[in-house]
Amino acid sequence: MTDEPEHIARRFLSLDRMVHEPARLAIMTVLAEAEEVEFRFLEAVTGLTKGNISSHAAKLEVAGYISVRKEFRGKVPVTSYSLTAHGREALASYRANLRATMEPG
Amino acid sequence: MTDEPEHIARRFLSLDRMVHEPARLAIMTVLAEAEEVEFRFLEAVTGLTKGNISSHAAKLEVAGYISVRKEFRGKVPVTSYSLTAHGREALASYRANLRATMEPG
DNA sequence: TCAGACGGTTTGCAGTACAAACTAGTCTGC
DNA sequence: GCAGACTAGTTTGTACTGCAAACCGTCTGA
Repeated sequence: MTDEPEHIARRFLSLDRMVHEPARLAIMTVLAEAEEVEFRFLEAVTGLTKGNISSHAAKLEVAGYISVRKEFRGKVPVTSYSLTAHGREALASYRANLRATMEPG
Repeated sequence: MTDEPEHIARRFLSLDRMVHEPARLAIMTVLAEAEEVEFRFLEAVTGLTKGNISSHAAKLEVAGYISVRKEFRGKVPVTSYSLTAHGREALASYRANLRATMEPG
């Protein structure tokens, strides 16, 4: 096992699991297209349940990939999310990695 | 919730989880390049442990995505895997789906 | 004969995604 | 002013899953 061939297949194994999860990929993709996005908008656009958005967003926040802003609009609470620089980078390199596996086909 | 916009993000949510798992993606990718592949070869090429290859292959077999052939070469058992037509199709449509999400970037 | 290698499989555990249930507060009708 | 419905999310419970360590049967070499 000294000098194994560098096969494309190995790239898959080093994909960032935080990004790889479809629900989070959906969320991050939406966030990548806008400066800031509200909870309700994410809900409508992705079709995810509130629970899923909430818990995935929490993980993305812990990972430092998104930032969360909570404010009151009039009397109602509104939660907004945005990608951090770190998150934007993570998404970009995830995509680059994935693209690399698809080059020839 | 009558007529939500069809956002790209939703595509991620319909990705085939059987294929989406990195270890299986690695395995299927290798299988896609050859008619038939032996256990040991998969092990060397992907870097996965025997346990992982064994259990992921079992799932892929149940899903009908690969077929498993066991034979004796002399006295030693050899397990070989190959993609089924169904598996090849699944991989192709997975890739097509994913590619669709990356079009603009 | 018996220690170790070979070729895999099974098991145990730790982590995860998911939706249902819940919380906290606002608005509406009466 | 109070019951009930709605809004905006969070927490909880469960069922699943990926992972590597432990295991199994067989073979080989000393």
